[in-house]
Amino acid sequence: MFTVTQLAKRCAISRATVLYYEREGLLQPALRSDNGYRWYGEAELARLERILAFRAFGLPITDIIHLLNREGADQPRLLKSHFDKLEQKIAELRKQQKAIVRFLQQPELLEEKMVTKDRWVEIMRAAGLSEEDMQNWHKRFEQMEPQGHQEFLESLGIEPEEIKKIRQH
Amino acid sequence: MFTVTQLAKRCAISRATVLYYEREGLLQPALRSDNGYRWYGEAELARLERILAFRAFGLPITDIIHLLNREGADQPRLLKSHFDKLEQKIAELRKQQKAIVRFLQQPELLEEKMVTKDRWVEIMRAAGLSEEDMQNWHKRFEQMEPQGHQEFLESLGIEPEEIKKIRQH
DNA sequence: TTGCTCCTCACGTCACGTGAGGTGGC
DNA sequence: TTGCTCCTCACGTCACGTGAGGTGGC
Repeated sequence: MFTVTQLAKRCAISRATVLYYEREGLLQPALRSDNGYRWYGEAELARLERILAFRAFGLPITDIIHLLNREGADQPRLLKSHFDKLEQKIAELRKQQKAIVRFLQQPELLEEKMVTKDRWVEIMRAAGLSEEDMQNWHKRFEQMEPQGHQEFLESLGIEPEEIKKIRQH
Repeated sequence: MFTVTQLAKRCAISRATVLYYEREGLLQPALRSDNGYRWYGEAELARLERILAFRAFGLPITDIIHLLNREGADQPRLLKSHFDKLEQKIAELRKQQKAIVRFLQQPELLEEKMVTKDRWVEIMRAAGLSEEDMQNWHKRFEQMEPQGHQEFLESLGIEPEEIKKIRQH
């Protein structure tokens, strides 16, 4: 049996977090001794570990309560929906980053770790592709994966207008 | 001159937000009439627009106060540092997404909107590249932009071990 | 009087962190 | 008595949203 602090240390979280989960109805101690001390056993430890695993997905507490109570078949659905929410948040943060870059007029920030358009062209040339080969390649890419083509061009940091031109080609 | 609600509507934000900025010391009304009504002029409108521009970067209020008071030369520094914080948050969210994918054992989630390895190979083939051309292309990519090559292969959803093989080739 | 806008508190959010003030066992 | 752990409130965080209860001008 462990006390709150012992349990918290085992899971590398704070005592406050364990108490918070208790208030939220996620995790109750196995028993309370006469002096009011909380005592946890292996079952509670296992439950806390499950909770923390879900938290590592970024799931809100209310969702976790849901998942722990009725292990519904809707678990995958809930997780997928959460996955999409994460995608949205990421898109929002990327938007903020782009706004900063535009403001500072420093596209280097974004390109820093990226392969840029010029670099890509150099690589393709070094691999033996001619100007015509590359045009043909874009054509195929556009035909077979239009959305993927768009994202690929964006990833090279190419301006929207130029992307349009390349795709219409 | 506008009232709070009018000013808020002009900037497509809520009255509550304007009042919050006032409490935080970001934006004071030009004057208050006898009945206590707030009145804002063009100067306040312009200031609010600047505030909202900074907010679009995801900057916390305290940073914005800083930026509006002393237009320090450290403005770019602050923005770059914020840019990095955004990068960190994004990395965290990506980690959460990956954890969900592992849990569900459904790599399709990540690949869903992505061009996958197989698809990429098809495109390259359709563009007329032979097996040998592609190997040569990887070689050049690896030589010229090793980091970019790694990220590109990751973006195709290829497993770490296979990435190693391709890069060592 | 009815409607509309304005005002000022004050509480809620989300997942905890951080004391303050007090108790119990060695 | 001193140290250490435990306990229970209760307030703070961040950027607002949402009433509640009241006033002023048409």
